[in-house]
Amino acid sequence: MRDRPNVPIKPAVRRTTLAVDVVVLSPRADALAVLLVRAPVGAREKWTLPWDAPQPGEGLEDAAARIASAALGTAPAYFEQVGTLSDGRRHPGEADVSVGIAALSPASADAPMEEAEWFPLAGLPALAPRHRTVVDRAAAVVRQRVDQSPLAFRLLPPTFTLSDLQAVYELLLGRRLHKASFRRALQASYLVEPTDEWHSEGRGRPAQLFRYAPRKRRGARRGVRFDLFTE
Amino acid sequence: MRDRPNVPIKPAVRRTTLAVDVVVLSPRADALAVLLVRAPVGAREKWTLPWDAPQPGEGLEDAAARIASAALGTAPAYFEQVGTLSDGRRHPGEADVSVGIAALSPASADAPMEEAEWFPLAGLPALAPRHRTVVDRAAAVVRQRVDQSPLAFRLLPPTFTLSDLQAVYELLLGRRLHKASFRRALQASYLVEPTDEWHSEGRGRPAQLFRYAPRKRRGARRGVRFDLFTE
DNA sequence: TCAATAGTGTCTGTTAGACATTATGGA
DNA sequence: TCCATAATGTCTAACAGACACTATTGA
Repeated sequence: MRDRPNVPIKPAVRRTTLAVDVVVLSPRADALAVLLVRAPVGAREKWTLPWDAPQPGEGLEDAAARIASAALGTAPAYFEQVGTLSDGRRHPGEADVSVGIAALSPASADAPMEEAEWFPLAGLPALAPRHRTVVDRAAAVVRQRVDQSPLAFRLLPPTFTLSDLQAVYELLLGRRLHKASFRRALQASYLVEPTDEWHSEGRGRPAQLFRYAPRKRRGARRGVRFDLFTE
Repeated sequence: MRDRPNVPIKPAVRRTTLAVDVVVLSPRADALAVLLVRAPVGAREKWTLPWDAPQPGEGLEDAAARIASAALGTAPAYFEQVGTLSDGRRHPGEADVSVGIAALSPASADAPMEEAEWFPLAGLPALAPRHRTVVDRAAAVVRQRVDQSPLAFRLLPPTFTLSDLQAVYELLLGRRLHKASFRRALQASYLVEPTDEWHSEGRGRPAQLFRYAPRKRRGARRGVRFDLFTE
């Protein structure tokens, strides 16, 4: 241990305004979609992310669940922070710090409330700059985590076909996957188990339904993956 | 587009107090270490994470740089948010929302200021519960990102031996790596380039020094890696 | 029967990990 | 010389991706 100072650090807290911005993501019409709500921005109404300030005593994830539920009609299955922004208040009544939270909602979830609507990620209307940033970060975080965390299962109903699962992975990763390799890797992962049910969707052979049921498994491969670096 | 509601959502902002907690990480004595400072906690002095409220107009990362510099004497090379906590104010003068930020400082950085000290992650003194959480999250985030982002190079001086680099990876991953495989993967990644210098450290053959110099490279492998799931 | 989708077996090129070997310094 | 560390070559088992094939439904 070293000498103690005689000028201890004693920071002072400062008042600020806080908002929680929620990016509810769900696969809709073969694209990853974001839930937006109609809300007044200045004098007019525009589409914006659902947001609100946390209530006293309410945690950030609790606030996100409440905010998402108000737009979706039901609570999403999964929440994850995607970053806190402090770009300063631009207009009176706006917050100067906002916590961005991504939420995942299965494709089977009910239609949104009347004042809300799904928009594909690639075709969003104009958003406030901060909301645009939060959406981009949410998409990036979800895409980055998809093969390190079982996120994909939060975008599917409790039972699903392996083709459904692969389609979600392809949505999140933004590229096609090889069917046989995908199933081999999935088999080795012990993440799903088959059910007794089959799903028939018009033409073609019916597909067996699976459920998410992670189990113990042998040690994963160990190598360092430099090749995932993006920069 | 659907019917517009006649009860638009208009959330109200609310005043809150904000803190930035900084976890400066650096490899020290063959372990990943955290920088702590002496600061008053209630009536006594304890070791705590460096923290402060952001100043008016100051961004969160700017605040983290200022806070870390005050304890370290120099600014860390890299910052990354690890989560925002809102577990409620427990004592007067404490913040009720805190943004946790991890900072990486190379092993070669100068000794910390007098009121600060490095502690190995495994041997930290008792911290406030919120600070303990932030430290754990910082360690988890850094360990998770190490093979998706060139974090390891932020923990090394500008030039380093491949054994140094491997040691940092082993610290972050918490396991030993195979030397030949490590170098093969590194070679294929085009992340480093050799310099003309060699480093001799007592016994043994001198090692060539390398520097971080990422370049273009062929497409990365494409498979889905279910086996990295932790849950 | 054809079309469409589900699901599987086999081959091959690539690579992680193991092992062995050489290289080069200090004691 | 011995020891310690650096650096590299070779072998093998495992695996990703490609391809081909069978299976099962509706039209």
